[in-house]
Amino acid sequence: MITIKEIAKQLNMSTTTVSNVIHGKAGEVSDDTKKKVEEFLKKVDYVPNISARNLAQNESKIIGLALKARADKYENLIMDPFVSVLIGGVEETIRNAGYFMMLYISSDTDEIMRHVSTWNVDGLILFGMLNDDGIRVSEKYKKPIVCIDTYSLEGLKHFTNVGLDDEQGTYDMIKYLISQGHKKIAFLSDNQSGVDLARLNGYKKALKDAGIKYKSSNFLQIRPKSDEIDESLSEICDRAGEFTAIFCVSDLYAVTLISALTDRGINVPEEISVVGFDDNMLAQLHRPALTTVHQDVKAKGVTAADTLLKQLAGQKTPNQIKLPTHLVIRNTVKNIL
Amino acid sequence: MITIKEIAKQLNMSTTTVSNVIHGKAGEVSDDTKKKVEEFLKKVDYVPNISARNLAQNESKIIGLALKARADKYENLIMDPFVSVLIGGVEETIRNAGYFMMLYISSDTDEIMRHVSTWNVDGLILFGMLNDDGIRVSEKYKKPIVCIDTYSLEGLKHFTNVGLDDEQGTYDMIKYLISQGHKKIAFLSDNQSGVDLARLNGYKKALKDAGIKYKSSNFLQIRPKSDEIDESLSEICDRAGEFTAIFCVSDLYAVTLISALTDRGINVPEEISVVGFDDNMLAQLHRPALTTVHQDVKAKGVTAADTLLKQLAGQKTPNQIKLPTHLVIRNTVKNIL
DNA sequence: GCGTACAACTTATGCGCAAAAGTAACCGCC
DNA sequence: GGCGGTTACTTTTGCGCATAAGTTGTACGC
Repeated sequence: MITIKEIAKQLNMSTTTVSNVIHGKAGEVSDDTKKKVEEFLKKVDYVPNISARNLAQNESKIIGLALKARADKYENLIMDPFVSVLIGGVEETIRNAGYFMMLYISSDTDEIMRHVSTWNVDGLILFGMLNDDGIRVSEKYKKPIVCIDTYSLEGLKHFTNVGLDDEQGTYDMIKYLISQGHKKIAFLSDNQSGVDLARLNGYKKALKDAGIKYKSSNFLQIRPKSDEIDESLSEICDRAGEFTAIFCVSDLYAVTLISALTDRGINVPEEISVVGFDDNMLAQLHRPALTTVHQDVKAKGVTAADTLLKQLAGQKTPNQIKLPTHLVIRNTVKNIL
Repeated sequence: MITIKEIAKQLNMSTTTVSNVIHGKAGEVSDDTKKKVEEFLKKVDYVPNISARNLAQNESKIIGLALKARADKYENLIMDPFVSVLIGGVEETIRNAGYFMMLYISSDTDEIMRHVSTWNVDGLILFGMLNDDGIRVSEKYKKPIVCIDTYSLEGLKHFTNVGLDDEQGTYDMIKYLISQGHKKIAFLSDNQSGVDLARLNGYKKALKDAGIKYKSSNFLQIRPKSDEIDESLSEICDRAGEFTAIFCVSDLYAVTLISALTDRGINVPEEISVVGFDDNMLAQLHRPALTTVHQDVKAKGVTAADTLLKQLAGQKTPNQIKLPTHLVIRNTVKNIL
């Protein structure tokens, strides 16, 4: 690893001159020496030592991507195929801007904070965090934070949120189900907060607009922990007769539900329609192919990264960004008109 | 961000004393001052500046995970659910050992090399690379490298390989198919090198041991690029009548194939049996549930990281590690005896 | 022909940390 | 009672880089 000092010595000039050429400080160095240095740099394949640069400049060029681990059937959020696409989007955007990504998977905000200050991370993207966690982090961390899919008015005071127009996406889907003759539509989720709440609101709004009354018993609760999932799935399947369609908050749940229904001899979509949300690989490859709400996960990652980069550059950004969704009609909804 | 210097000043002692306490250098500092310093450290929530430490010690505590991007139907290797599990395994192992992970997604080995020297990365895990790329990197990079699923005798001279016993896994599956009465078994893959070659060898061996002659026409080539996949899938489906079973080198291919067959009115497993390799989420959730060869992807990541950490600690490690697989019998194979 | 302005440099400093080298006090021991 | 050994420190140095401050030399205006 050749250093600026060594280069300066070999070229018989000062380190400052070399450094100036590297940073393209115009007018501070003659074209002649500039050329000489540039050629030499190329020849020896000079790469700056980032640790030294960080130390001198007090910036790291690192962006942290913190994923909160989640303990459920699939053990960990990272196992969701969704996640790797998002990571890819963030990484690509950040790399093109000359930044580096440090990935951090933990459910411990203190640990994340320690990591972040240790590395003097320039900006943070949080994903899969609860609101409280996000707020807790933002109180200690005085640099830009972008949260993905972390809702709440309280949170928005502390950080930028990048998410979907979940309410509209769900609204569109429920409206579609209604257009196919469905009136008894269940809503399946594992909680009633954050993203899921926004979707629930879209669901309620669509029902209301169609003159259908919302019944809280139509909220189907799935318990995703590995020791409870089969039981909760059974309970849901037992009640299948009450509905003509079930809206699931994710493709994963939709596909899991369809498998459970199929295993019990209940056919989709002949006996009951099931729709998902996400439009991931699962939805495409499943048979019957899943009718679902499409979201562009990569765009989510890219947008989050872009927003953060803008903030790092001192630009103003909206504190809430809602990406659009669209319906993907495939084969799990039956027209019962 | 409080520094050692500031702490020393406030405590009215030298920075070395503080540093010694931080590093637990026994005998170099009295219990009294040790206690005093430790309490103060806790009070002010001291976090070391890693850039400074790196600079002073010439080690970064960073392990790079380089994924080679791949342009096919799913655009990018990162989109495979497989990948995020692997990333999770690596990250967890590395973090527990006090290292940090830097993720790098690129198909440009030069870019990877620049990144790696910039950060003075202590060790490298390569995944999804071709042999030649791995060798190229290892020639420039003089620190430990562990490759995942990168086969070749040539490569093993340069780096450690962590993979599966692909040959045995495939052998077991083909043997199982034969035990179910199958004799006309196709092998579906997109290439004949690396991991796929090892699996092909297992396939050939199992046939041979059962007294079935290998025919090269039984090798079905899938072309995964988005503009060719449908065409190649069509060609394969057209030839479905020639076989009673198809072994696919991945669950993704298996599920994709089953969807294509189903769309053409060919039922699995009634008319043809299809098996995969990986046992990922797709295999579990698909209906009919996929009979496949299970691999522990997380273990792969963990093993790769562990091996690298051992090498960093100066320990010897085998230069090739083959993780076991096992059969998972589900519902895509028909007994035709 | 003197001051000024500017181009093209160099020297010196410090970022935060680790560690080598130095110091001072004290204890025991032949 | 001087000397080696130990304990508990402090001072100093340097990692590689960026930059503030300093130093030439020279062209130009009046």
